[in-house]
Amino acid sequence: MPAHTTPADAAEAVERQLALRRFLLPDEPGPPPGAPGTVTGVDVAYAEPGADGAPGLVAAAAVVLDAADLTEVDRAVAVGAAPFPYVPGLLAYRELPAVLEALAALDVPPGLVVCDGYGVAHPRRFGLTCHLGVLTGLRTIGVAKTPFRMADTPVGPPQGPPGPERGDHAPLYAPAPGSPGDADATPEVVGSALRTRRGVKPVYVSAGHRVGLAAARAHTFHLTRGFRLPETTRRADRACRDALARARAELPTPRRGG
DNA sequence: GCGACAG
DNA sequence: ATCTTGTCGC
Repeated sequence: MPAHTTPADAAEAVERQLALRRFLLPDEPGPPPGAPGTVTGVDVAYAEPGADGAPGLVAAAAVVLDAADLTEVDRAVAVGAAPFPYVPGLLAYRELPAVLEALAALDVPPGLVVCDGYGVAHPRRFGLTCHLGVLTGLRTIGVAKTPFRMADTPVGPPQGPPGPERGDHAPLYAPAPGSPGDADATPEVVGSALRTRRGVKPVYVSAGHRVGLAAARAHTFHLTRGFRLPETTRRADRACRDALARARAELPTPRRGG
């Protein structure tokens, strides 16, 4: 049984985010990048509802790597009907049920969880990365592939993109909470645009549960050796796509009249 | 009122 | 996210 249920609508989903975020824990010293332990990537793949009546599906994967050498230690997947529509800012309700199921099926402790999406760089400072952390108690960081309107809008000092070299990064600002439209409010840094490969588009890193921005960035840097995205994310992405493909193969097109 | 908007 | 052809580079 899931420790939570799906909200009836967007308004209820937002209320729940505001209630849950009180439990978000701040940065704490954890194993540094590469230290003995595990690091887990989670990701989700979708199948649109078929015009023939096939249900919308969501497939999640959790892939555990040895934090020291990034070799795979364990993995699990979960497939189910999409429980919530895609609404920017409310992704957690669409993706987390399946992710929680996959994480629960692992045989080893996940360690640090690397999410595909945002953490505190979110309209209400509670992206799916924070949500997952609060629900599970695990340390989480968010690494997104594209900018989020609320996250990268330079509200304060003009802010350009990060430098061209691997490791270069630039702050992601968000309006200070509680003062919408207040030009005097000091924008706060909610994440980093991090260049993980020379001359390649940056990724967007933000803190989740029990991990600060600096540590989130350090871990992301460590996990991106030869590619733009963390090895955890790449593995999880492949795994959930495969799981989705297998699920579709077993659920043929429904036949009329039976 | 319209646009923008993680995955 | 997913749908898709061709193309550039190691």
